[in-house]
Amino acid sequence: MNHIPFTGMGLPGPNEGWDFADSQSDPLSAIHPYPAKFIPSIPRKLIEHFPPRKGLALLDPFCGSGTALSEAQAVGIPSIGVDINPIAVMISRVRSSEIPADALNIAQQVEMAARADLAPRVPLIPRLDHWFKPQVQSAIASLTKAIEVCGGDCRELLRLALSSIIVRVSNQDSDTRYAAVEKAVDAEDVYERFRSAVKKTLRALENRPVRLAGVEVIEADVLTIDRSMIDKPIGLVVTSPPYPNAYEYWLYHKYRMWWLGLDPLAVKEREIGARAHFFKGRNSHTAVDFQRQMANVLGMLRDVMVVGGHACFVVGRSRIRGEIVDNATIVAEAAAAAGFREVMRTERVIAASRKSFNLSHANIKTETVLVMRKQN
DNA sequence: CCGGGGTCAATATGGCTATA
DNA sequence: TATAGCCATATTGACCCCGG
Repeated sequence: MNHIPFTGMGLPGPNEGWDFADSQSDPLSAIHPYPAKFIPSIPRKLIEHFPPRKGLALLDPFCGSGTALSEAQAVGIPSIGVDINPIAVMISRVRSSEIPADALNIAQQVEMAARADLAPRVPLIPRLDHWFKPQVQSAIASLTKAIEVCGGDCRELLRLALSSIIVRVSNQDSDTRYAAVEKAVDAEDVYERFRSAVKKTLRALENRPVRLAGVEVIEADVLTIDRSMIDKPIGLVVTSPPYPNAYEYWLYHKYRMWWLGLDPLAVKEREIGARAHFFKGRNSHTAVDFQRQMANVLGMLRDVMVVGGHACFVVGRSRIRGEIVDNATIVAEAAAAAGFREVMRTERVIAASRKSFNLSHANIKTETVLVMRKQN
């Protein structure tokens, strides 16, 4: 694969300085747990080095919790995010929207209504008793019902606050470890954590930089999305596609979705890279499927982007049945086939900035920042 | 039919690391 | 010292096939 070194135009070359080892947590990203978040510094630096021309928008076709969208918003660039996961869409929308009027009071009323609900209807959710204590189930059910009927425009914010505490009040050990453990939580903890999640979210929203640009978030499958849904010309794409056979976003948010009345199994079916597709068997996915999916995505990006626009990807490697797959090369080749030229490819060290990685088995210590430019 | 053996996918848990 | 994480894989259980 050709590697064209970036030769800059007076700026310090973007080939260097992507590690951000000293990055600290950002309050806006902390409003809801989400796996594999961008460090905000990465989209920030990409926007800085490859700014879209005036009037053009930024697109993140795998927007997740919306980090890239917030960075665009903060510097006045309108943006569009797409994600198949309704939890991702909820987070992206709440973090980029106006603060709903009277949210704290409404949250208080919701809590009171929930406490007064003496016969909450607990929905039918698989393995519910295994993962939630009965009194916790009742409290969550009461809160969801009270949120459903609350007035004002803060329903999404309250749903986000409730969603953010689900794993903490469940028996699940941690967000990524699916083991049931004794955690000593009761209904009171549910209400307390809900209350503080609302406050934390409002505080984070209040402390945002002055908002200069609109953010539109679309819940859709990028593989089948109607091009006309992307209703602004796109001058810059900043995204991190899901890695095949790596993390499962649907699984991470499974009980959040059940509780909010959403369907995690439908999300699983369509999620790119979900490990369920990679089990051994006749229909199991391989790296070839990921190639096909990326070719599809790059075709869509070509259609919505302007000539000269940059498409930036942060991608790592993954392991499929023992084989290490270099996803960056797959994305770069798909982009080249769709009419993009490689402008930059550089490795960034992830060990220092991510506390989570356990890829020692594969000796994976870096991920790739890849920038492609749309040709005419 | 029915039950043993095989296949496959869903689920749960062990193990490890770096960070707070 | 406890916590939490773009994991790997053991365990479990649903399902199928086939011979009796």
